[in-house]
Formats: sequence, structure tokens, C-alpha cells
Amino acid sequence: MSSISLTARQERLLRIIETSIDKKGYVPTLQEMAQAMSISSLQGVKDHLAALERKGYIRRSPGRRRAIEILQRVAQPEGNVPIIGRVAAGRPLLAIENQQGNLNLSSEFLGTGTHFALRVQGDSMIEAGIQEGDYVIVRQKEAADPGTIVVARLGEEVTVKRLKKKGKILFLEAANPAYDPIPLTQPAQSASSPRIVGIVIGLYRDFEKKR
Amino acid sequence: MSSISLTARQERLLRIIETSIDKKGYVPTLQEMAQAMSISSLQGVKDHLAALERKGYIRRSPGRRRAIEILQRVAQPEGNVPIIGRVAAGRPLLAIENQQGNLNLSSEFLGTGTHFALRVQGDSMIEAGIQEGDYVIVRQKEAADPGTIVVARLGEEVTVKRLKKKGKILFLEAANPAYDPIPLTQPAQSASSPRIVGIVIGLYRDFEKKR
DNA sequence: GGTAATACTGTATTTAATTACAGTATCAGG
DNA sequence: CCTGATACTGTAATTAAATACAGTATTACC
Repeated sequence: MSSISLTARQERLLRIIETSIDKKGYVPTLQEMAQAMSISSLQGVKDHLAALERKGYIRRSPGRRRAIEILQRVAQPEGNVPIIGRVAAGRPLLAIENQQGNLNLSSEFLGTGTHFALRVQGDSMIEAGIQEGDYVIVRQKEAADPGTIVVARLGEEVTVKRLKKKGKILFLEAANPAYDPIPLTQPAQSASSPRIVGIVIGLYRDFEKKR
Repeated sequence: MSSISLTARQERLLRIIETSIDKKGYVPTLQEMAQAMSISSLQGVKDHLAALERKGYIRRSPGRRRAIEILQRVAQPEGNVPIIGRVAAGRPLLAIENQQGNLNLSSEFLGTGTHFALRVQGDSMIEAGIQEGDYVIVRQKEAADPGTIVVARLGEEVTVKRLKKKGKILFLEAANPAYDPIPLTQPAQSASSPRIVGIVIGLYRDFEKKR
């Protein structure tokens, strides 16, 4: 899913067009784009549009007004949650590896922050009503309150667990008693020690294609 | 959420504009609208647009090209599922009473047909992993296969049940054994007899605002 | 039964918005 | 160090597309 990279200015223009479409429902004019980019000449905007078209991000119909079709977005549309297959062990931020699809929720369910969806494997959370094959909606966060269901990274593995506090120590506990609780050192001592990736804010279950 | 009704032609034009925005990303021109409506004069289209603006469905910026903003849609956008509070007892079709919000899922999860979301009340399906407060995504359908989780109307009430077949008789069975199964006469004899409204194809749970 | 709203045809006019042309300056890559 | 891509300024020309004007026929409603 990699694509030709854009310059800072080209990306900014694409974002301006995307925002206008999302907010107002129609494509801005060259004049409006120039104003939003703080460019006094229309030729500057035209150059950027030509670059965006050449790189395959947009399609224009020459001569026609406001006829710009977006082929590839740079910004996630509001409420769009990428379904990811594997969470890579990137240090400060989370590197999203293979995107498998999208789940689009109304933004009132999401709130602020970066979100992603993860397919649940195994039955460790069955007692909390989370089944194998369910998609959990995760908000990226490094800290969470005790009692919350979190997504944590243990080495290279990513698991869904409930955060519990016993005395002064935080534990990652499976809802299924067959699994042992994992103590959490906070802040994380080393790169390999257990670390909270985000909190589970939603769940989606597909009754039809339980692949 | 009731609004001023549109004439057949006005509604058709609004749908044409909506489709162009959804498929191409920009508003069609008066010429394109005239062609799509099979009207030879632009004045005909202008009249319809004036009516749509007067009725509050669109907003135009006079003089500016393709500057039509849709304020109220007639067609549901692709993948949009309305969350409804109460299902009214409309005879052939389902009258959606009070819409409380929207849930936007990728269309690959939805498939074809009309869908709506319903908040689950009570614990009758707890053993099937459906909890109180969950939103079930329902595809409108009058028939279902045994084993499927369905939404059925019993008089004025709407419930989530599993469809079971014992011999030749279909039953609506709660996953919670505390509830008794309800026999289903098919096709429904009277207007008040139990009736399948749709099948549950998905589930959404909000962990944050469990109001 | 008059009057307003709907639903158009057809032509002429105007302008919003794109295109075209002529330059300038900077930066990265071979 | 040259060449192509990026990133602009500024003005003039062109045209896609909206307006504007003058009608007609039909249906809806106090």
C-alpha cells in the first residue's frame, strides 16, 4: 500500500482539498486553494495540482471547473479506523504494518486521538464478553486506569487484557482464569518489557463472515 | 427529525447530486443534472434547485460554480446505519421512528439490503455474547435460517432472539434459559402475531459511554 | 375559479474560474 | 555544474457554467 511520496507543500494542498470535500461537500477553486496556501499566483497552485496528478493522488478534467477527483487520500477521513493485522514494535509511536481494511464509525463514538482496530485471537477475554474473531477498537495511549480493558505489547506479541491494581503494582489480567496475570513495570524499563499500547473503547463483531 | 417533503422530481435531482458527490467527489454542473434528469433546458434544473434550497435540503452560493452544499440527504450514504430507538409496527415496510444517531460501517461488512442498528435491552442474549447496551446491526429480512440470531416483533415489542427449529415448527429462543421459547407461525397469521424483522449481522459495543 | 407552486422549453448574457504565457529563485541528483 | 523538479509572482486570455429573461402547460389548493 506504499505510494509515491509528496513534498510538504503538495501534501498540504491535498489536505486542503480533502478538508473542503469533507466539510463543505465540494472541491475548492484555485483561488481558494491559493488563499489557503498563502500563494498569490494561481500558477503556483496549478504546479502543485500537476504534481499531485502526476503522482496519482488526484484526477483532473482539463477545462472543467472544480472537477478534481481524489484517488488517494493522505489524511484519514473522520471516523475512519484502520484494521491492522500486526502491531510492530516501533519505539515511541506505533508503526502500523499491514492494513487489512477499514471500519468507519461515527466520530461521536471515537472521541479524540488516534484509533485502530485489531482482530482478537484466542479466548483470553471470553469472560468479559470479547470473543475470538471480534474486532476491538483501540485508542492509542500509554497509560490507563485500573479496570480498563487494554491492548498491551509483550515482546513481539500484542494481547487484550484487563488492567488491575493490587496494592501498588499494576497487573495485566486475562478475563479467563486459565491465564496468569502479568506484572507491569511503569514506566517501562526496557524496550522489551510489557507496555500498554492503547485502551479498548469499542468492539465490533461480524456474525456473517466469521472467517 | 421530520422534514418538508419533496416531489418525485426534486427527490430524484437530490439523489443525482448525492450520487455524484459520493462516487466522484464533486458536485455535478447544471448541464450534467439536466442530462441526468432528461431536461433540455437549464431553467428546469434551476427551478428544482431553488425548491430544494427553499425546503432546506441544499445551500447554494449564487454565481459560484458547483457550490452546492447538501444539508439533508434523502438517500443513506453507503455504509451508514441509523441507530433507531423504537421500531414501529408498519405493515410491509419498517417505519423508523426516532433516529438517535448513526453508525458508519464499511460496506464490505454490510452487504446488500437495508440495515439499522438497535440498542439491546435486557440480558436475554447474554449467553450468546450479546450484552445489555450493545448495538446490534440488523439487516431487514422477513425470513431467516434456523440458528441465526434475529430481531423479532412481538406485538409492540422488539426483541433479539435465536431462531431454532424443532421438528417442523420454528421457535424464537432466548440464549438465557430463564426465558421460554416462543413458537413462530410462518407466514404470520395476523398483524399482531410474532414476526421476524431482520437478522443480526453485526454487533457494536461501546466501552466508554455505557449510558 | 383564481392563484400559487411545479415542471418544464429555448435563447441570450454574464462571470467565476481555469488556462496560458512569461518570468524568477532554490534545491537535489547524476 | 548542468538539468530537471519544486515553488513560486504577475498579467492576460479564454471558456465552462451559472444567470437572466420570456414564455407554456399542468397540477394543487383555498
